[in-house]
Amino acid sequence: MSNIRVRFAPSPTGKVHIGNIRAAIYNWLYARHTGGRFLLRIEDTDLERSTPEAIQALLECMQWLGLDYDEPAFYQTRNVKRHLECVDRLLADGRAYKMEKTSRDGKTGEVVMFRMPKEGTLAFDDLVKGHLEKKAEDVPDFAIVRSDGSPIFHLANVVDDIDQGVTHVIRGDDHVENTFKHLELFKALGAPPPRYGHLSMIVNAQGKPYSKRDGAAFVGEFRAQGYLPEALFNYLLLLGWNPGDEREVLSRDEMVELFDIEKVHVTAAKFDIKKLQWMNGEYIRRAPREKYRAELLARLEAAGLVPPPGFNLDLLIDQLQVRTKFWSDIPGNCAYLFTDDYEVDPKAVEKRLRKDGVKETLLDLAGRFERLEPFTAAAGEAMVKELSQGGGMGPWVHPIRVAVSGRGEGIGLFEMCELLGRERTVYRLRRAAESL
RNA sequence: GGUCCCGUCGUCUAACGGUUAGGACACCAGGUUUUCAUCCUAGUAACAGGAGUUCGACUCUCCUCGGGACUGCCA
Repeated sequence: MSNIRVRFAPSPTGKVHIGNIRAAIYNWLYARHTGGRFLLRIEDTDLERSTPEAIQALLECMQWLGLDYDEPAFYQTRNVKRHLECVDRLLADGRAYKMEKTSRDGKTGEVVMFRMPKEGTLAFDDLVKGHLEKKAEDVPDFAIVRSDGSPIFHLANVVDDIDQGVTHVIRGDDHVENTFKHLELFKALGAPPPRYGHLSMIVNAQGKPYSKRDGAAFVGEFRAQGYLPEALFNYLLLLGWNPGDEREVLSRDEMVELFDIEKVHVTAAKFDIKKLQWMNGEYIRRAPREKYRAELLARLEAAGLVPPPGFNLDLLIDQLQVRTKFWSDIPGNCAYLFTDDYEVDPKAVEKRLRKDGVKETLLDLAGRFERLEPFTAAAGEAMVKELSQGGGMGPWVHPIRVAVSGRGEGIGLFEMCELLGRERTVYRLRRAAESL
């Protein structure tokens, strides 16, 4: 147990951006690695966007990724009184002053400004970027209270960090420059400053900040598309950090054990959806059978598909798990097993069925399947092997596949027939033959 | 414009100042397979450029070029 305290301080705007959640992941990992505490602060001062629904969405997002926090959530709006008390103190100490000012949108009023040093250097050692310094003259005074009396981000953020006892601030790169201001605020308020670590941004193929225009940018979208939280977590972690050896797929325990904020990269990382997809597949393939089974059943049920009594679920799992890229692919990839109302790929029909002799082949096969004993994958394969006489099973296998499943690819053909059952297999072979 | 930060395969990255510059994704070729996947094997592909320091530079220094962040009564 250490006395390290880190925090994730999002503004609940309804959707959680991947760049933002990566900051949460790094904070969480840092806390877990050091035996410190991971805190949540909801910066809900934007009253228009900070709805209860938005906060709920944020919490669900964190729960989905397994980002548990150690103290009740801290709401920024509940600390406004403290913010303003601190302003009074700064005013009394001469570190702040009131001033008439015109804002960008043309409003004029009296704001409270914080007084920055006018000479010397401002410096700090960033946990990821190293030593940073600036001439004091390059950092001007800045507003801390609006003309309507409400506290501004810089002030609220610092006061809340003091009140929450935050020792390490791990946040986005866009706050680097603010840090020189924040450090002065800590000093002026007589509080020990935290250490800071700034994370580079996640960028798109053009090197610009990754946004919704570049594809899925919010955690909820990845969830909806069937990504596993573990895969997204793992991928985001690797975007700017590595364990120091060649491992890439890491368990949560390994991540906690190996994570080191000082080894996080300074450079911006491009988001590579292909690698995330690969990683998602890895996680699905490595998933325990029971987990896969549960997800399979849930997905089928949600799609209105029900395995009949006696259905060999284990055989299906054997066949399907290794072919599943996304949870959401499951229903589409096996609907034909449970309903006669499934999608048919016209290209596959054209390629495999609309050929001379296929109709006769299918009718012949229907008869053979009708008599096949036992009706198993192994027996079916033996039967077709005999028909092909060592010349390749293609001419039989391809038409059967399209006839019984409506598609050109999928799980092993004979397993497919076994799962379908004799009745359905024979029926579909005949139905396909008649349609030709 | 100003201040600050950054620069290894297409992408994420590894490399005590001494390596044939390694791995992963993607791509490509082959093998396995009835298809699609999986799996196995092989391959293409990078130190932004230029000076300097050094016996020796991806690694240290400087310059150039390129990219980014910030420059609000947003956060």
